[in-house]
Amino acid sequence: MNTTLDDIARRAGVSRSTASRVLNNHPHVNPVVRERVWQAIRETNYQPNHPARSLASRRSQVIGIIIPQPINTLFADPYFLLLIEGIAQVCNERQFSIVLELATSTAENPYRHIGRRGFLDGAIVASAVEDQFLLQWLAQETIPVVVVGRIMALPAIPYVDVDNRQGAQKLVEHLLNQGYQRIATITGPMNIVAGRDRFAGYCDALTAAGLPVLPELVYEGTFSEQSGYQAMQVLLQRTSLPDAVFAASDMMALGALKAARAAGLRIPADLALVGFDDIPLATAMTPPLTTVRQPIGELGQTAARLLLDRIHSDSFQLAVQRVVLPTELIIRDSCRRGE
Amino acid sequence: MNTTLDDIARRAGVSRSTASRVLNNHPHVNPVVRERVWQAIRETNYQPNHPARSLASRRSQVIGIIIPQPINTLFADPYFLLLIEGIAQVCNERQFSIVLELATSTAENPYRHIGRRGFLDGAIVASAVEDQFLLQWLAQETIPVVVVGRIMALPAIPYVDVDNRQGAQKLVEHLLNQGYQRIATITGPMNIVAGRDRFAGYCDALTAAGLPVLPELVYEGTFSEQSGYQAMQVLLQRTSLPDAVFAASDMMALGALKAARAAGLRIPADLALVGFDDIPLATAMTPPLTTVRQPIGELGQTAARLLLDRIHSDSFQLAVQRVVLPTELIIRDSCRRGE
DNA sequence: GGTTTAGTTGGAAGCGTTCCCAATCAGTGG
DNA sequence: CCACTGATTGGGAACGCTTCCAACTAAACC
Repeated sequence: MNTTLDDIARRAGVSRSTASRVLNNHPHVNPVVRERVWQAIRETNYQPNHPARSLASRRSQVIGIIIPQPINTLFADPYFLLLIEGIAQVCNERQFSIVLELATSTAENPYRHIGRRGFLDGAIVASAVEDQFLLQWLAQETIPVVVVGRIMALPAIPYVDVDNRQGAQKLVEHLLNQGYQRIATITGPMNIVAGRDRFAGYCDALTAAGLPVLPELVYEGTFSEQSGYQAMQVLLQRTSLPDAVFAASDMMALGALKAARAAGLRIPADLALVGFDDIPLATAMTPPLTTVRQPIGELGQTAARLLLDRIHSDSFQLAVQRVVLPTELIIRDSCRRGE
Repeated sequence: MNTTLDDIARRAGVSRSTASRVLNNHPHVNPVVRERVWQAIRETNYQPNHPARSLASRRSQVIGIIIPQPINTLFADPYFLLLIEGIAQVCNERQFSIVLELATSTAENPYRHIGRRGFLDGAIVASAVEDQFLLQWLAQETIPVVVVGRIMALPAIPYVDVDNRQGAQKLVEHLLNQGYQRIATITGPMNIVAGRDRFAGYCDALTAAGLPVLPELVYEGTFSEQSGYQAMQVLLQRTSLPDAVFAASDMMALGALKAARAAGLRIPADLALVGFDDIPLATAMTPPLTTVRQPIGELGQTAARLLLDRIHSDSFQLAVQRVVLPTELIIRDSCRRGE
């Protein structure tokens, strides 16, 4: 019932081989014949059969995007969507399709679909969560992989990352320049590189200014709004109050803002507050949030390009590539002195 | 190099047919043999070849999610992500993979990948944008499709939708009960059913209260923050001011809020403002936004179930199913009288 | 005019599964 | 003891394409 390449060949009066050559834009086909085949294709509205194609050619023109954490926690923020869009732009240009591999909360082994041999030509791991399943899969996988964010345990894997450390450092330096002295931080999870790096940047800035990193001013969060709320509550109960708080994600900054408000503090009059990510919500908050912008779309595009090049060059001999993109400090009202 | 089913069969001392039967859980296999085959599979860490499988069986265990609008406009809100998560939950349970079909701004024909024959067992259209390409594709496609939101032009396609009309009606009724008289609305795009339905609900509520629908209180937006800003500017320049504004999306409500602020109005003291969607940002706004919550995750789950059932029953004879999920009115401070 | 060369074509062997069909085997009832 | 049933197994033909290889053609060279 479905037209096959044989039908096309018959209709155009050529062999299947020639029809295939036309379809795949191979050279060495008589222009007249080529046009005849194209006409047959148009007339029949022929579409090549994908499984047959990938079975025969051993490539699928499909890449996977692996999002290795249950969405609920981080999903409220548009990070992944923007990342995916960046990837999709490049994939659309190069005729690749995208398979989404979400670790939903209900899945016992989230990377099941990826196991399908011959299904994917490559994969992008969308965030550097270092869980067991994932590491194991990455270590034994045979298709090219690019990670967004670094995975320390696997130095041999190419990655694209944002300069979290420098971004955080610039941000805290800005606070110091504004005259803040006791700067607290609500960190991201320490099992994620981004969490560690942003904390490192915080330390860098303090150290460079000759200030100590005080444990009582540090609290580990999970990047979620809720954990920001909680963290702020804890920080406010400690012996002496901070005059500024650096939350390692905008969502945590939002939670922190609510907690501070609930405790009767005014931002920024009583307490400065800054975040990281520059999600759209950052402009919507009152006061608008000072934060660090990541080039998320660009991150996705770069990851996709790296991956597709790797697939195309179809060799693992390529040097492991690493790209670190710069961040941008976005100054708004939430750390304005004396307002 | 890669283990094949033949290797498994040889290793277990059976024929390929039997190995295949074990793999696919067919009945009529001796339990002893079955265990022997499983053992071979475990030992070799065998994974079936996906293209070969779908070529032979004529099904792929893959569905597509089509997002038919460039992301930039709406992407700042987590709607799609939550929808996708709902779909993914059901797909994970039933061992289906998800292919994402994003209409990026750079793609001339966004539905190219979908054309691959045999690649998808079915598709979910994630929003009822009625553009030409999509309608054409839907009309001629041979795989089962479910639409999230209705497409009026194609009554034969099953859909899952949210009761936008009733939701908007309840919301506007609430405003009326609060004593607001001149209620303006910033509508969604009128080429989207959700836009039309929310406007219809607005009209329903006014009409039921014996009030006219005044053209000077209606302005068409695009669901985006920017268009909300613009719309509010226009509304505020008209002869007599509204005492309440119903924006058909939370993002537009945010834009409207900023415009109203810029014009020196206080919300809700001078002007009540309500939205639609209940995105996380709604709670983060000052004041928190009264809005209508859609069960987005449930929407996705239902769409996926409908689709997979349709695929499984592998017939188009099934009655076209339609599901309309209720919304929930979320009352917050942005329409509190006299504050 | 014969030989080389490059461009063009067809034939056929896979690619790794599924699944129909026939064959075998054990158990049952007459 | 034999035909009969049903559970179990193997053989082999698809599934629709890519791609290697060999063959053929026509132009170009000596």
